[in-house]
Amino acid sequence: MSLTVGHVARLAGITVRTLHHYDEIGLLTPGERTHAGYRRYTDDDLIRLQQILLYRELGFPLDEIAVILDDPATDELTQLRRQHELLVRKTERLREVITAVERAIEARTRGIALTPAERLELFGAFTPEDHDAEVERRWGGSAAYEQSRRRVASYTRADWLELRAEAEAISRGLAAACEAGLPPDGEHAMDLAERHRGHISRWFYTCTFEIHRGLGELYVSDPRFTATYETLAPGLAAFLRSAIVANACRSGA
Amino acid sequence: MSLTVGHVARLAGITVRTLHHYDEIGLLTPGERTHAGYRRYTDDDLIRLQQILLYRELGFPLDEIAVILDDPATDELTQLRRQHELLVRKTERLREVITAVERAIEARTRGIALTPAERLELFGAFTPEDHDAEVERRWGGSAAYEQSRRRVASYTRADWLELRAEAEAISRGLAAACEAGLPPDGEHAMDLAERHRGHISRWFYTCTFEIHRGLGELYVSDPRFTATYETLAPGLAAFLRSAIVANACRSGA
DNA sequence: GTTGCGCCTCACCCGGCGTGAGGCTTCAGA
DNA sequence: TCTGAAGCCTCACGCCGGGTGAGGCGCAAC
Repeated sequence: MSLTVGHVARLAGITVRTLHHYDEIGLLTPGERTHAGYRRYTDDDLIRLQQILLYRELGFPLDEIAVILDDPATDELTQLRRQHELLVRKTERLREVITAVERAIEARTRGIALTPAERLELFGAFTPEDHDAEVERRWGGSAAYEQSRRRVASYTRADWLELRAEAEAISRGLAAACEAGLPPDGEHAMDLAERHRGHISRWFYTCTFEIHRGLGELYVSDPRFTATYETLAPGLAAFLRSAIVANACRSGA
Repeated sequence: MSLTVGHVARLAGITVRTLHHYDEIGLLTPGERTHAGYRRYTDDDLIRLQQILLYRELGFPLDEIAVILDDPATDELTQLRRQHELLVRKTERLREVITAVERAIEARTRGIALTPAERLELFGAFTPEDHDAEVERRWGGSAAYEQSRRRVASYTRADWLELRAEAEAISRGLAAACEAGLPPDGEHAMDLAERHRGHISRWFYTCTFEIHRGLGELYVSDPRFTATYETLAPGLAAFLRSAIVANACRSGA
């Protein structure tokens, strides 16, 4: 039940030449040859080929793949586990690139230009440490959330009306500033951002500058929030985020 | 404000030689040279470089990248969209490979052996139809969010305006029904809830009745959402939740 | 003014195949 | 039984995307 080069090549989606090459460099030597010299690949060869192709897809050079596969200390299951981990890491890296592109698109559609250097950094460099920070920011705020729930539960209708009026005033101010083309890091926008922060602190939970910045990120990254702001004025979500950042910087945070 | 080769190389995480190479083959010619012959890269050059690196990461040969980037019919935004789509496809492919490896691991740990040919097919060939269903089941929770991000990333300003108009119409209808004292489980309210669900499905992600009910809960439990609705009409958050529940029941879900 | 670093242009080299050339095997069909 | 088309074999050269010097100039600082 052994297969010829052509069969294997079609099965694996590679060329015959590639199999020849792997044979030449000793990476994958077919288990048998016919008396006429034809290569015949056994089941074990196919397994090895699959491993090779996976590591290749992951970017390993062929000689390293040979070392990895010929390590007598690791069996097939270990290989699979290692491959799995590498694959997962690769998807994570890809996700980073995707979000970078998404940000670039968002920035573009809303007319905010990143500096070219910023974009290169976004894409090229690795920033492993900001990842943890982001997760923290995202799920670490559960205390604030609890606080918020408790307070909100006791609000009367009058409270809601007051809250609503205040929120609307701030939103209107922001929308107006945004549509007027004011800079998000200008005095006025920063003041509005600070009012926004105060509003949250007063009505919901203690909103530190850090939490506030997290909210800003959320407004542009989570479409449900983005939509809320974009319906008030196009580009408002990003405008608000920038204003929040500028305001936090101004306060030395 | 132009940069030298060394600076650019460090920024982008590539070597000087690579930049020389790109200059040689005409893929990226620095905007200026000093009188001594030093390359000086402008902001535009950096933007182009970022695009180049993205396409390179996606596996395009350099000459094709040149063709893509020099196509006068496509602007930067179009490029970004195309890159985005390619990246998404690549992650999808990667995910397939991961599940294939996972299956191989499962089979191994349970002592069931796939035939080598099966494994090669799993890895190499395409199996599109079982893909969707299984991925759904597996990553179901975040799938909606992913979908949403993907779609939102490609929205134009006009899209946002349309979305906004639609959302406002629904909100106004809900607020009016609420203030008029209509029952949230009445025909009218249920119809509005259904329009709400359709709105989300159309613009963000496929919103099943179950997901919709989850959103309803969110609107009354998360103050950030509650506030949004309460500002439209007092009691609206709870009204909407009830309407959503009633609508889901009506549909037999 | 010289020291050190960064830049320049050749020019050769390497990995991972693609792409013939020239010749043998295999197998289906006439 | 013969024949032609695939498919296989072994050289052997070529291409892409750079790596890696060699040999020399430019420039800023001490």
